[in-house]
Amino acid sequence: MIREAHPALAPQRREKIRTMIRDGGVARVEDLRKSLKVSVATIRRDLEILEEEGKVRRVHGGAVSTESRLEEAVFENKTHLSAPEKQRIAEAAYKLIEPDEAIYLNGGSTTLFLARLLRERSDLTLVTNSLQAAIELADSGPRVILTGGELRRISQTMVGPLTSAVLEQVRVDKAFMGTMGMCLTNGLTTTDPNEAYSNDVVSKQAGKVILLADSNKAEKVCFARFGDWNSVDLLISDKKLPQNFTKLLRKRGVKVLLS
Amino acid sequence: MIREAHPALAPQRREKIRTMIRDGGVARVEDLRKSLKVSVATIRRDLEILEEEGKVRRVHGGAVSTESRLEEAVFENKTHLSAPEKQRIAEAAYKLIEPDEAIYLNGGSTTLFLARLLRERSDLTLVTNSLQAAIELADSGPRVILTGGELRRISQTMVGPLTSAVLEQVRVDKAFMGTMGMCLTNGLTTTDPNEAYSNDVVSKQAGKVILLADSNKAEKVCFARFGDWNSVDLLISDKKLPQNFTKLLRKRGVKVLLS
DNA sequence: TCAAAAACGATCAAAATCAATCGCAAACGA
DNA sequence: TCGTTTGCGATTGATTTTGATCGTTTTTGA
Repeated sequence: MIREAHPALAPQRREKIRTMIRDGGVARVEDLRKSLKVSVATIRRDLEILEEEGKVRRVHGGAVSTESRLEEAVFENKTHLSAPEKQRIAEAAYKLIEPDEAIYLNGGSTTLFLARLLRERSDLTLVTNSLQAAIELADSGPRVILTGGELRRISQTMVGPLTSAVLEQVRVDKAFMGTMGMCLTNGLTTTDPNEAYSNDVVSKQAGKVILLADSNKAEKVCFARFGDWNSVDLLISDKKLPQNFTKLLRKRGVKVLLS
Repeated sequence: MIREAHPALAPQRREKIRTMIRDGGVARVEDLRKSLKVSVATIRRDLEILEEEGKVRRVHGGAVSTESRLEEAVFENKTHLSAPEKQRIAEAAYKLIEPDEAIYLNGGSTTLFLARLLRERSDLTLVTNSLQAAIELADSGPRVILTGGELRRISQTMVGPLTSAVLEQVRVDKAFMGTMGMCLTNGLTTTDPNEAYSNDVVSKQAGKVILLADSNKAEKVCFARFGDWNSVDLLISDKKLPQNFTKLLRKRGVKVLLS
């Protein structure tokens, strides 16, 4: 076996793979093999590692960047996942909205269901960082105020420090927040720190924080933490939520509504 | 069976199908097969997947878009008015954009044409108050930063005092501004004071202000005034612009480019 | 209404890709 | 120096993707 004179160290190689995939949005195993001059087995092993680290997503024939559009938006993908539960959760949330209120919706598929229910409610004021929700209500419905900020493609939301510039100037009666993970010990988490930051700011500006999360989210933990259970006034979930989870939450002073 | 030397990865191919269908509104299986150089079976399988994901709707012979309905409906009327002129103006504007720049686009159909040209330019940073532009670039292209603010339904833009919260924290190299009316004596005007306010703020934050306006806008006056000719560095218009108008503008120090 | 043409879905085989396993060589620590 | 660990390449059988074929369904036009 003839090895390259100065083979790149494994981490270097993996870093190169990562940037190649990020820049191109996609790379095939064969191309990576040729440009890095190693065997396909090595490329595959590297991709496996990178995937575990969440830096790329493997597909048949290569890998795609987790930041590119090719990585199907988690969000769009999951819209259909347990859609009936999400619909019911949204309907339960809708009933809590009183006339002329100002409310906030963050990104996520559950809150999008709620947004759809607001089409006839021209009495409300809606603040949101969700591009999809804004599109949904672009023609009719509540007065819509967008938070602004950097567009995060995967979730189609506006996130980051710039959002707080707008958020600090408004106040909402109720904030309906979707989340990626909710865990009794680790609190509320989502995948992106910027997303978490925006959620955090809202939690502080809202009269009441109402968490919308189907039972799949229970005990899930993601990367970036936001808020905690103390800041949540009410959780709306579905009947599949583990009884124990409900019980412990109530003990901690969080109301729980199962739709 | 002879396979393509470097076939695109499946997600790439599906993404291409998706955008083709979104842009054209519809696509036939046969057309997709020809432009992607795969068999109809593959196209059908892809369409099946895309349909499950809710991105297209299959019909006999091909598929239609589920995503572009709003875009078309709201903007169709205005967009098609002197569309060729607007397209050329946008292309002329595009040529002025240099690598890695930060640019601003306000609402309006001309700027929307420009936004469409930016899909491949991931080097840029785009700041905009146009919901349509954001939708156009929601999947790929520049880094997108939305100004936030109240959504004005008629124009599908974010306007009002809240926009300045974000705008004051960013700075753009070039601001490409559409306008409703431009008049030598009354300056630049638009229909809504809030819209005008946002335009005003941007004009002050931008390195260069480049006005995009087809000749129909000449000597039109609307209700709300913003900026004035002194703040405009360049006007891009079409050849139907009255010669006198051009001449007087140049005399006042505004460069004029007729595409 | 009927028949031809087009499009479709199901099925199968070829090709590409993948995962698992082995052995080799260099690096490492005692 | 010797045994161990680590990273890599090669091989092989399994899996996935793709293209072709064929019978069925839908559309179209007389």
